[in-house]
Amino acid sequence: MMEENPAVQMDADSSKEVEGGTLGKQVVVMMVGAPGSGKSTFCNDVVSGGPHRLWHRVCQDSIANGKAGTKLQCLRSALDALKDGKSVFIDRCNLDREQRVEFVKLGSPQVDVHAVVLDLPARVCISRSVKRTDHEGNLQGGKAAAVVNRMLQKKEFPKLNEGFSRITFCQNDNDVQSAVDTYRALGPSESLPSGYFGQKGTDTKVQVGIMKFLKKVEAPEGSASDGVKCQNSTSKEGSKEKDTQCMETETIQINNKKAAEGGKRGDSVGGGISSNSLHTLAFPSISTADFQFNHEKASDIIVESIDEALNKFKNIRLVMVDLSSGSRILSLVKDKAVKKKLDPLRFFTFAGNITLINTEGNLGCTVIANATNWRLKPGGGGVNAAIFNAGGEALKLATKEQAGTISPGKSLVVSLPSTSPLFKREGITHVIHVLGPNMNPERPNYLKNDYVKGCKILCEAYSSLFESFASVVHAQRFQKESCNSSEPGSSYSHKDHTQRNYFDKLFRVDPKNKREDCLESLDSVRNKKYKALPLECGLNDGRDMRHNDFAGCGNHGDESVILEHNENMTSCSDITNSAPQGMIQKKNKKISDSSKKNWSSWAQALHQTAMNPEKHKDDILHISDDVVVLNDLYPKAKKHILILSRLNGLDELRDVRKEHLPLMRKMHSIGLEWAKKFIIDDNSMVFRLGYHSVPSMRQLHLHVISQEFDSIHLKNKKHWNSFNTAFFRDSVDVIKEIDEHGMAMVNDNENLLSTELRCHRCRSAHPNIPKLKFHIGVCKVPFSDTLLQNGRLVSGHLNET
DNA sequence: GTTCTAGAAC
DNA sequence: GTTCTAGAAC
Repeated sequence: MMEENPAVQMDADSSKEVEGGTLGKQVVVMMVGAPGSGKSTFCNDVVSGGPHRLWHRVCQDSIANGKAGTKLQCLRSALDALKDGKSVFIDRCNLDREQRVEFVKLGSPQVDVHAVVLDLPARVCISRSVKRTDHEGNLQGGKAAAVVNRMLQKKEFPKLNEGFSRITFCQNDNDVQSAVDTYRALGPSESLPSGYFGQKGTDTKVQVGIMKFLKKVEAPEGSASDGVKCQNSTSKEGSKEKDTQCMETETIQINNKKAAEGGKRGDSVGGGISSNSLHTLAFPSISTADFQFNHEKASDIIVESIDEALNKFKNIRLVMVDLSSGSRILSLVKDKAVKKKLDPLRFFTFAGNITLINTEGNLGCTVIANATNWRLKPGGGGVNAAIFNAGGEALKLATKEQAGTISPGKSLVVSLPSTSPLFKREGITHVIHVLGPNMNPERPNYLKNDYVKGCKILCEAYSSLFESFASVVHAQRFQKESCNSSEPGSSYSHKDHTQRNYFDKLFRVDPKNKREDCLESLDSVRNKKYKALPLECGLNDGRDMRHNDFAGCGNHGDESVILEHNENMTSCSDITNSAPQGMIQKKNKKISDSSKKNWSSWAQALHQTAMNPEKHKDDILHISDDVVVLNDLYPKAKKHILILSRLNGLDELRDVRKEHLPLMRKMHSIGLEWAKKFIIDDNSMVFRLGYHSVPSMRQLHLHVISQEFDSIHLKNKKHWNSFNTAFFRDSVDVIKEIDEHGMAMVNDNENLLSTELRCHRCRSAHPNIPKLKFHIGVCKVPFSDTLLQNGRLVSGHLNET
């Protein structure tokens, strides 16, 4: 006979209030948390919250007639309660796997085992423990701090592969309240969806940000894959233990399958997942509809590609969507995924409308893929028409801005404007267009039944799609971390979150400005701090003319200096008539500046080289009468050379006038030749040619720099921003401006060099240089259209005219 | 431009 | 305690 304890009594009271009805699946909820984290309060709050379900709280601290008992007593008590049809809270610390393992075994086909992790800051737990005077376990007063600290050092977060079907992480009071509400509302015939919910903190002492990048600390997603590992077990653990784990994993997968199926019915599958752990991509089958690709072959490729992607990117979940549940390709993929033992937590199929993926499917998805046509145009029926239609004019325009066409096997990420109905209704932030191989003779690029080529292209298409998705996720996670890290206790909804990412991207908010700024309007952000930043939103390359500075007039002190310098130029007022607004502003601002810069001794090195190249022959790649070509002493990329003018007195961009146009063109053409040479050696290289608005070294020099920015010399914000903000003036633009206005704009606002670090491809913001460098090493998002236009970028695949 | 380093941030 | 930034010195 089990011991009487207050918890049981409490159940008896609450059970009286339970209304009749068939009992559904029971649940064992294992509380995980340090003393003082609020486990007992949590249980009591749920139990006292309503008549929805019969609960029994097992509290080890009071199980023996109000005193602390043993684990065995707790197990017995829990078993008895389950036999009585009750659900059970295991109210003990359960901080490591060993403490939990016996309780997990309480699970069965009729009993789900959940964990609720109260991962509150240690200081909060200690403070509560120290203050309380009535703790059941007598852990209070001064000794509490030492105990809590010791326990937290050993803590080990629960994972699904321990046998839990659902794990909820709570990091603050809001999370706790939300979890309490969830369990309070859980009716006797209802089940909660499986998976990880809420955000897991770190259970190590390492810096989370860095470790996430190094993939050494995986958030829950890592644990999800543990289940797969278990099936192919190479575990060093004993065989008995191994068997148990595998069996339990299987149970979880069954549970999750049910959860996934539940999604089709509109249950909240993945609602929690979307909030923080797994990022979901919904995608249609590519090429199997209008492009008539063989379904058998396609399904093999799809399953292979998914397997590869899930192994490569640990934090993603993929959902293949087709309108009809009778879809042949969906069935084929579903069967093959099972055979391939793809983790059902991370891949499943969904029969429904991809444009209603969240409102109908409730999949918590922020990115969808579109099987598009080569013109990236709406129409053609099928999923392409449906997605373009649902995305509205905003999607069409955003796509058009990115590219005019797309090649088979490639994908294109489009950031969805907030005006798009897909964004507003579904919370979709990105659409990834993909073009697959075409086997339909009536459509362009018909492959004439060449399945060798077709399969290759289809593989490439899926691979490109999943890579692009991973890049988007990566960018979003950084933005999320930026916002989260500024206010650890904060929590916000999925919708807030996606909007925040979007706004952050849109408004280029400095991570330093913290959360509240993330949602400020464009005007207020701009007026407050970034008055001088370029206005262009989204994929900004800092080219917006409205805030650029046309510094030529003021730089030399007054107008007479300019007139003396450039006889072709009539006057500054003439320039202002045709120059953009920003140019005029700068002219006025700079008019009182000192006339000539004093260059430090170290800043004279290039000047010396230009004047006496023969003395520096070892460092020089090429010498002519006009220019010297040399490697940058501290290259900021794999290839970084300087085309140095030899004209004495021409120190920097703001000195350049119309008379220098032939020289500027020559420098550009020599730079281009060198870039092409490098590209012949390495076809993957992309180059950009341009000038620093305000160079550190005297003597006009053109940078020719490869765009992977892989260099140990790229060390700080100034280095990055000098090549990746409007501070960097593309040679093609400079030449055009000189041709049209007689001088080139310089963007010498010092904010440009200290502005937030953003990826030059996807525009994601990064908190520091190491993180940015990691990101740019993996980001595969195509360069923005602005960069791709007018030959600003030079590569083996582009025209550099 | 880089190096060095104090101190902020994590 | 370690990582990272930013300012001073050169």
